[in-house]
Amino acid sequence: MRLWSTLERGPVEIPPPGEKKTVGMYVCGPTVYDYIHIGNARPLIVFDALRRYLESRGYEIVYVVNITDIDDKIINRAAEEGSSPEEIAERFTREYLEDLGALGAKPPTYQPRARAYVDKMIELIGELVAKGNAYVADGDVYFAVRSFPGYGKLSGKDLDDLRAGSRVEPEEKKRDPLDFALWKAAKPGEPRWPSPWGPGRPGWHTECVVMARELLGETLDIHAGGSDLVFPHHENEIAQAEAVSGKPFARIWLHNGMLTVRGEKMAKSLGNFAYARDVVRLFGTEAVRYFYLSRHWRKPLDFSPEALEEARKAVEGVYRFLAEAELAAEGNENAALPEKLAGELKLREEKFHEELEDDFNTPGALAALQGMVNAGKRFAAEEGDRRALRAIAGKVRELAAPLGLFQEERAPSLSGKTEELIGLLVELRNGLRREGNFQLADRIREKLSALGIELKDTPHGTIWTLK
RNA sequence: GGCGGCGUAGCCAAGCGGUUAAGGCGAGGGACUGCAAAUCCCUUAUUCCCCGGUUCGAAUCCGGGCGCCGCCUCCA
Repeated sequence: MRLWSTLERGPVEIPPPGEKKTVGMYVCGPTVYDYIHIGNARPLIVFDALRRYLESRGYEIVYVVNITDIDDKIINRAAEEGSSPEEIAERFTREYLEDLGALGAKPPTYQPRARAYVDKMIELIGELVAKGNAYVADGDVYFAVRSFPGYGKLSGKDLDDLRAGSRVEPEEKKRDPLDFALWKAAKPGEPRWPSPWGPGRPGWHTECVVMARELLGETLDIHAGGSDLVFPHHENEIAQAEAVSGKPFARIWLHNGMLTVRGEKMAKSLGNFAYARDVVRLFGTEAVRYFYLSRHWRKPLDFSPEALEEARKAVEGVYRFLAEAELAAEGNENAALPEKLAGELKLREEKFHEELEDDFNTPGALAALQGMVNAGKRFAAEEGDRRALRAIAGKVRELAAPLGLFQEERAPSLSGKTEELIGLLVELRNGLRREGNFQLADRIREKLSALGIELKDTPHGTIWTLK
C-alpha cells in the first residue's frame, strides 16, 4: 500500500503486513477547551478508517490519539467561566470522548493526556538543553531552531525566507524569532509544575514528541494530523525528537486537507464552524463519515448542509438496497451466484482494494461499492432473479466495515403493539380503497405520513416504512 | 513576498500517458398506481479553466497565463 507522505512529497510504500510486527500510528488530537467542531472531526474519521482498513488487511496497529489538556486556551476559558483549567480540561475531555464515539470511531489503543507526561517532558527538555539545542531564558526554555540542521525539511521552508516574511513578533528572550517555547514560566494564577528552570508548564510542541516516544518508540511508522499542523507544529516536533534521538521521528507523515465553508477554512476564530455533535445529530453518524470519505483525504472539502444531506441520501440508497436484498433472499442464503454477476462482483471488489491501496482513495472505493449495488439492481431487473442479491449485500457490508459504514442491521422499528395498530389501519384503508372511497383512504395515508409513517401500495399489498 | 495545493457534467467528486472519462446528488423520460409516495429501468461531459509545446496518442507530461484556497501566528 502506498500513502502520500508530506516529508517525501510523494507516495511511500508501507511494508506488507507480516514483515513487521506492529505499525505505530500517531494522530494529533484535540485541545480540550470546547466541544470539537466538525472540521476537527476530519482526521478523527479519516485516520480511524485508515487504521481499520490496515487492520482488515492484516496489520497490527497501535493507534494513538493524544488529548491536549494543558494549553493557553484552556486557561483562558477557565478564567472566563470562573472555573479551573483542570475542570475545563476534565469536562471537555469527557465531551470529546463522547463525540469521538458518535463519529463512529473505534477507540484508539491509547489516548494519552499531556498532564500525565509532564515529568517526561521535563526530562526531554533537559536533554535538549544539555545537548545545546535549547537554552534557558528567565524561567522559559526555548528550542534553538538554528541548532537543528534539518529544520524546515517537512514544510519545505527555508529559515531565512521565514524570517523575511515573518509575522512573528521578535521576543526579547528569544535568540532567533523562530525559536519556540519548550517550557513557559508560570504567570500568577496559572497552572504550574516544578522544574529545574522554575515553576511553569510545557509548550505544546513537546507533548506529542514525548507521548509518541513513550508509547510507540523513537520512530513512528505513521504520524498524522491536519495540514495546518505541518508548520510549525510538526516541524517543531521533528526538531525536538530528532535532535534527541538522531533517528527519524516518523517514517510517513500524513496531513488531511481542511474542511472549508464557502471555500474558507472552518475555524473557531473565524466563527464559521458547527459543532461535530450538532452535525451528527442532524444528519447521522454514517452521513458524516460518508461525507468525509467521499472526498480524497488530502484535499480540501467544503462543508454545507446540502452536502451533508447529499451524503445522507447516498447512504440511504445503499441501505435501501441492503434491506431489499436481504429481505428478498431470505431462505436462499446459499443460492449460487450466477457466473456473469460473480465476475462483475469480483472486478468491483478488486477495484475497491486497488483504490484504497493507492493512497487510501476512499472516493474511488465508495464508487466501487456503489457499482456493486448497481450491478445487483441491474441483474435483478434484467433476470428477475433476486436470490443473488444477498451475496452482494454481504460483500458490500464486509468491504465497508473498516470504513465504518453500512453495518446497521435495519431501520429502527416500532414496538409490536404499534405495528399491529398500523397493520389494522392499513387493512381498514385497503377496504376503503376496494370500495372506491379514495377520499377517506387518502386521508388515512396523509395522517400517517404526518406522523412519519409512509404507506406504499405495491402490487403485492401495502407496506409501510418510517420516514 | 516565500512554500504547497486545487480548477473534470447543473452541483459534489474519482481518474494523473492509450479506459465506453468511475460514483453520488439533481434533472428529464418510462414502468408501476384510482391518484400519490416509494421503488425499478433508461438518458444526462466527442470532453476535462485558457493558450502554446512534447508524444503515434494528453484531462493526465512540460512552459506561460487566469482564477481559487491553505501554511508562513493559536488551529485538525
